[in-house]
Amino acid sequence: MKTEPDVFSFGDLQALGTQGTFWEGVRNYQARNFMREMRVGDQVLIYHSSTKSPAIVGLARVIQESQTDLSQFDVNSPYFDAKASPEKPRWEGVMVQATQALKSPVSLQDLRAWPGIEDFILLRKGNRLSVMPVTAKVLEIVLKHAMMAGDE
DNA sequence: GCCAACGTTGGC
DNA sequence: GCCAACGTTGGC
Repeated sequence: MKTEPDVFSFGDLQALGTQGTFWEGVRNYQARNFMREMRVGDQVLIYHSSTKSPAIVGLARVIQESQTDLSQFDVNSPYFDAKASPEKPRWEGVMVQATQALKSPVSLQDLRAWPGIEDFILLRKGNRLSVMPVTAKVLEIVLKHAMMAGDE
């Protein structure tokens, strides 16, 4: 899951502790559909985008499955969607909780340099998905390079 | 700040 | 249903 650290960082998520947070504001159907497939307990990689060194910075966990994103109905929210209504909601989100920060963030540059993860959606040119699936293989490589493969 | 790539919108 | 125009994302 991507987030802009200026808006909401992994540190912000950590600060919320075990209560976690509702992952609001996803406004892309493909990303929404990926969230629908998430299950409680699923591991999540948190990626900082639109920053000086884009990188996977921490791990999180799904604590509640997909439900309606109420911010779509809130005219005061930056995520307000005039075409959505409580009768016909468009957007959803999951609840996530931080588990731990990576000892060393895995930068986009690092990711591009490693063999075996060329098919990672994150690395695709022009990729704009804010939520995407990660294969077990990619997860393993990322954790290994973050030097915490034994922590889970 | 630039710009390539993408998703969405809306006219036809 | 097509597709040009537009707005947004996000790396650089």
